[in-house]
Amino acid sequence: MPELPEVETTVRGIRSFIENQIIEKVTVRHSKLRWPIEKNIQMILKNTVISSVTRRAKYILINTKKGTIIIHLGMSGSLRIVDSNTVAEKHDYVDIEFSNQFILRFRDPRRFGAFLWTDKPVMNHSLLIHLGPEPLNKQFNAEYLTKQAESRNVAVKVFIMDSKVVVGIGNIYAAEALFIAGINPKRPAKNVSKKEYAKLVVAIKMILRKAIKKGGTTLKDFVNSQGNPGYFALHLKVYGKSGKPCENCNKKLELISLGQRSTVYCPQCQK
DNA sequence: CTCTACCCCTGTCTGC
DNA sequence: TGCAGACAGGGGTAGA
Repeated sequence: MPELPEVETTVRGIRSFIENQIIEKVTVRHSKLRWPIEKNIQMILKNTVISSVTRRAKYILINTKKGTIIIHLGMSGSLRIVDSNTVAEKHDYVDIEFSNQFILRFRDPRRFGAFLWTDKPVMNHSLLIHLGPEPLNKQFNAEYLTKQAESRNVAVKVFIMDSKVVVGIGNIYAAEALFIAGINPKRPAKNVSKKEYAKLVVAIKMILRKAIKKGGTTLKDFVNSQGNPGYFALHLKVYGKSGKPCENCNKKLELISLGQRSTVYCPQCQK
């Protein structure tokens, strides 16, 4: 499941291969993703130059003069740079072939991802316009979170996973950050103090930076990369470890469900 | 506005 | 060992 660090790693990995390159050919092998892929995408993109590759939340934005390709990796998607000899496999749904002979290949076995086109200012797109701040920006801080939480009764974990509040905090990092900050994920968001939010903000930024740094170590081999180690390279303290002893206090980690998402926490350390 | 339930899909895991 | 069924998971959306 690509989380923000994996998406950022992907952006950094593909950027140098495709920026300023001309699209020669687009192949769509399966257009039914989260939303259908634009039917004329081949025609629209042919001979178009990539001006930049950026990211907003977990959306990868491939910008051109004519418009922007918006890609979301969903939970099983990946984007890789391959050469023209690399045979497409079962779930490789889109290829963008460039004049430098490299191919940007989109794979998404579970098809929760998206591959969209817009010719309007991309930040006004309905998927992006209501998004909250990036977690690594300065505007994401304790004051902001406390203010946002004022009228919110939802569990604090659900709250920080709400993309209108802050983007890019997936299930894994939400659980990990709450553990590090010592906050019980079930608590109503409005009852968490500013002091506690300050701790949470630090934890979120720390864990995301750390994960991006780890992801970055694979950049050099991105062309041949067979997958994304991403958070697998991180030492996870609670996610996927229910029933195991807490590494702080040895008490059994508990598994609960919040907002239809599995949530692991330590009932002793997280108050 | 806030919140919950549901849906899209398939690889992996569990139980028989 | 094989098969069926349960489950996970991002995030948009309908409806309460």
